[in-house]
Amino acid sequence: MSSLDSDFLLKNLNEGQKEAVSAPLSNVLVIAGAGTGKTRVLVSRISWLVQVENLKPREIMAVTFTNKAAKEMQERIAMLIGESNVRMLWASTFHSVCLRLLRSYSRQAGLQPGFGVLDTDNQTAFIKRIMSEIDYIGELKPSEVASKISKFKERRQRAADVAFSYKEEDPYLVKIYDIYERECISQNVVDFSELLLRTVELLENNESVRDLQHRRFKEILVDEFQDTNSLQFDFLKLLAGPQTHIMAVGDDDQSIYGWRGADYTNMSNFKKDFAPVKTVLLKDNYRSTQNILDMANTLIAKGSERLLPKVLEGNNGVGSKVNIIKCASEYVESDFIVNTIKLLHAKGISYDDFAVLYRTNQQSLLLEQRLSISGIPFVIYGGQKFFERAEIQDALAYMRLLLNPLDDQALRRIINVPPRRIGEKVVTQLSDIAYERGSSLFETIKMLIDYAKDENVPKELKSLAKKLSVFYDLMEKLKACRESQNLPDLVRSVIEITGLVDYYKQKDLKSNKGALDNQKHKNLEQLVSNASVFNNERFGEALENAEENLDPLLNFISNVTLSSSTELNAEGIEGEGQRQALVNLMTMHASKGLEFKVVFLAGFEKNLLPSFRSENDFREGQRRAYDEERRLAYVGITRAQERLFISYALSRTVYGRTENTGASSFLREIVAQYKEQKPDDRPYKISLPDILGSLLK
DNA sequence: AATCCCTTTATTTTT
DNA sequence: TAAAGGGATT
Repeated sequence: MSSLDSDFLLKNLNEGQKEAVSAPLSNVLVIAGAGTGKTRVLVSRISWLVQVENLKPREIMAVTFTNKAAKEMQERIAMLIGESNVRMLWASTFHSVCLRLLRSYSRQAGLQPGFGVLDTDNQTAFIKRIMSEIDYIGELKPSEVASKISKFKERRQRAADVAFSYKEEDPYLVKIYDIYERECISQNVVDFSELLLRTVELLENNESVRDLQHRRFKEILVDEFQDTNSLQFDFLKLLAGPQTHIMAVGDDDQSIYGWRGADYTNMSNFKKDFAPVKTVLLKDNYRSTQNILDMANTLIAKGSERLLPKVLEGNNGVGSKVNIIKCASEYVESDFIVNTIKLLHAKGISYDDFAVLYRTNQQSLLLEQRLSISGIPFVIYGGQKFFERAEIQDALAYMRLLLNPLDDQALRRIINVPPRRIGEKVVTQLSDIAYERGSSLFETIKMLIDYAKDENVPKELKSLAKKLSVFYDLMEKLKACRESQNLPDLVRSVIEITGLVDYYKQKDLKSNKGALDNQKHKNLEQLVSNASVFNNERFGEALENAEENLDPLLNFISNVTLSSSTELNAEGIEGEGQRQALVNLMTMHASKGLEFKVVFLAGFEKNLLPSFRSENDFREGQRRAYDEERRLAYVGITRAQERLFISYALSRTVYGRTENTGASSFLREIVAQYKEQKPDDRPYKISLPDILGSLLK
């Protein structure tokens, strides 16, 4: 049986892929170039571990960076080892893994059960409040403070550590961090970085928890390893026991999130810290034509600091030449793109097969307009996320408060939404009392109401308590619902009993004057459907005393907070009907991991790609930012399967100012590289947009 | 509580 | 340019 399985699993894999999939149990680093079948290797490897190496699915952990990737992996593995097996396997993001560990060992980790998770918006709002409370007058914006705090946490520095070591001009930063840290603990909430840091500390300080994981997880697979930060790297080091092996899969050439803390040198660190490591290189590309790959290879070859220079080799023939289009302005460029889509669509290419990729979101505006005028259906990825909408956040805040009465942040958000005459003054009074007593806002409300029952209480307090009791009674009602209702009903109760739906219906009526699109109250309804679709099927065998199994609401909220991303965005709104074919618009960042038959790279020009900000970045003597822009361009190019159009404009209006631009230095480099060759031997053709018709023949 | 008007500011954003 | 946030006004 075993040999049959192994034949089956290795069938249709190339040598490198086979080597990775069937590698003996050990630490393995797979350097997988763009389009070389990375996911396929991961999925086959997991099946191999189960079917050939006879590991139990519960002994395997597969870590990805996005929920989408985790979901895709689960689905593909299910096809190989069956649905019931996949359920025992942990395949999820770093953050979800940490959340599950923390939920199971919340006490040991210094948290109370039911602790909440702050997403970036909530975190920023939190910090903003702290900054205004201490009358901060410095130059930092709340979001900047938030990212600095994240940076500290990534370096495993607590506020107390920073206080000693950190000597920046802004002495308030440490103070804000300190207050933030303490308030997070008293409100029983953690932010995204905290999920990681606390788990690392838990594993480090708690031998029995650590040993338990060491014995459990035999094989850990990590996707997109070039995107790990140092905290995630530490986490892996702690999670892996003496008997555990790690397979890290990544591509240093596609590292484009350095600015967010990702450190692709973790790939070489991995070789050192997890030695001995078997290294496998995948460079057979199954996605693009050779012309496209030649362009990509030429571009990336000039990058400095590559860990392992590699040349992608194609399997799809030479293909059409890459078209480089020189446009007079961004208007000409967008017309060119629209016209070309029209033309190719008329030749039978589905709208789905087109992608327009750009460096900045701003660039999508003009494209949107032109596509709309031409009646070409399109979808923009990465707009406002479903779960980030204000009305959704309001509904979620009610649920967060229900789960965690200590969450002052949630309470502040919704105590007067919809308006119930609890204005700023009342909240200030309330929070002053809460502060004196050192208790949470919600506790304080309860206390005040009880206290005000006494006849001899001053009038002022009585009226305060009366106002607050409206809110308190509401929460009590919701509490009762939580006990008697299932999840979707509860969510419905939350949006209806609180008056949120009616409130937003009114708003919609006012602002849209009867128009049907973008109705906020509909989004709230959507949240109810989301809750019913969320059928409590968590993948991966649960840990003992895992609350997530007992409390669907907690489960739902956690899940939602850790997946406030695009896939739910698109799925959430469309609903049932069959999906219309749409042209895809997105940033090059958002395109990583995707592929399209026809790709347009718009604005491949000076100041835009590489971004003007990266030009002067010489930190640590390296051109870090500049190199990353090069990799970003490489990611863009390698998205294309059959046809690639790279366009640039000679002038572009940015921030209301029309600037002369021109071809990107990356484009000049590539062209210079092929100068000596005959035009026919070059992988590209340079042309103007107006002679397009002849190009496409 | 909603509206208006002014100022500010402007890459990328997996969780 | 244009969008978003803050502050003052109704």
